[in-house]
Amino acid sequence: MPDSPGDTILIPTKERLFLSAAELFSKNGYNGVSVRDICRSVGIKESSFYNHYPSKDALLEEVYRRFTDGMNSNTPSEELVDQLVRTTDPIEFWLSSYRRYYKNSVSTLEGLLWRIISMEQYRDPRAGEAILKETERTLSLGTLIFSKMIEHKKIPPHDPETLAHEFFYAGRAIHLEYLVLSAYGWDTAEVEMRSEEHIRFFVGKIVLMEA
Amino acid sequence: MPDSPGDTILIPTKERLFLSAAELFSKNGYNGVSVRDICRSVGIKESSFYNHYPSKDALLEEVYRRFTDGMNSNTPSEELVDQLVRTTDPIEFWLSSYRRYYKNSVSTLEGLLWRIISMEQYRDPRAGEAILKETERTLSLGTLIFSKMIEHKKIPPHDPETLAHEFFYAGRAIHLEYLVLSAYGWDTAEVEMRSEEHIRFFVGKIVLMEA
DNA sequence: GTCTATATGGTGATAGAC
DNA sequence: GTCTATCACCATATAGAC
Repeated sequence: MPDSPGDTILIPTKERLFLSAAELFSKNGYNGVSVRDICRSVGIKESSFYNHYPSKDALLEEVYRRFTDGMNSNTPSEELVDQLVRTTDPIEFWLSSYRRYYKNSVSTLEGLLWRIISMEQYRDPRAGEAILKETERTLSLGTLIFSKMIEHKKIPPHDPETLAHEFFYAGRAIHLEYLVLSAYGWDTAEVEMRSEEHIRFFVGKIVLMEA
Repeated sequence: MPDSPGDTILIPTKERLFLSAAELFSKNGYNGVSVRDICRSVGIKESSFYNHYPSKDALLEEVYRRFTDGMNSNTPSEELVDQLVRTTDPIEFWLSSYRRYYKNSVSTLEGLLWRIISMEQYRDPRAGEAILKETERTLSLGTLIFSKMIEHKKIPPHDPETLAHEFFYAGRAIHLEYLVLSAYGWDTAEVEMRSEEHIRFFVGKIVLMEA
């Protein structure tokens, strides 16, 4: 009964190698992890590794690929954005988005991938490109959201792209600080507060602002 | 005449080792550079390295130390801030500060150190701490500057700490993007424009608004 | 402070038996 | 797909002559 529900799901060795590699890379950086380390944590010999991946670099390639794929598939449709914006208060909208984002960034595979890529972005152009692409994706999505907020008269009219830049670049920097703090189990309460203050200040000011 | 001006200045081997190490670390990361690499670029044998530093890690320690020392000594006095704020238009003040900052970040030793620490911040708590300390220093300085601007009626009254957070976190994220682009010689014109737009929008639209 | 020589162990990767 | 065995090289670091 290979497809019966309830069967033990065996994670294939290749996937376990990738997940262990991502975990280790995110803690020690790509160059701080050996193929030995990865195989030891999975429980196979190093020679077996090469039955699944042609090289250590192929793991990093897959980090970049999965990160980019994940980001693209996480982008909500214009219809969904429209509906969310129509039915939610702008401050509540951003507060709940950011809370979800913060939680995901330390509990999901994508959070791991983000941290790996952050570390490698200065020395590996593939990582640099992935980060830049993701930034543009975020800013585009933000531009769309602010457009919709203006369209539905949730906020007064302003250039939505400028609003997105202001809002997301600050949000990015605060989130990066959060990631460093969480990496060492340090207290994140203050930086989480700063993130919420950022939302309240920015959206609050915009709403008050005359065009 | 050992102290005569015009004498050829010999840079001591220890300093040449440190400068080469910083250069290489900033390109390939600490774990991507060997003591061999550093010694080759300086022109000595690896064994001689240990006459100057007890270990490879000691180089990284010095990166952190010089970074922290440099940041502390770069902090302007309250008097200087007061004078600059009194004699300069707020937008011009920030535009010229940022232009200098961007230029320094790709042409000075401190720029190198910043990039090294950025890379190591997720895996080495000493780097994480250095980054966090530097962020707090920047935000404190920003708070002081906005206080002075309010005091001298250059901008309307607002909570200066909130202004500093909003302004500097966004500035930080834009600058990080600039660093990635410059790392690979990619075009930085657009991100430089974004930095200036950030200043103009923030100071022009948000700060100059009535409280 | 430099060098040659060496210690000791880690590195990514391959050959070939089962 | 797994294993044992092995390769050629690289890593940090030390000993001791000059």
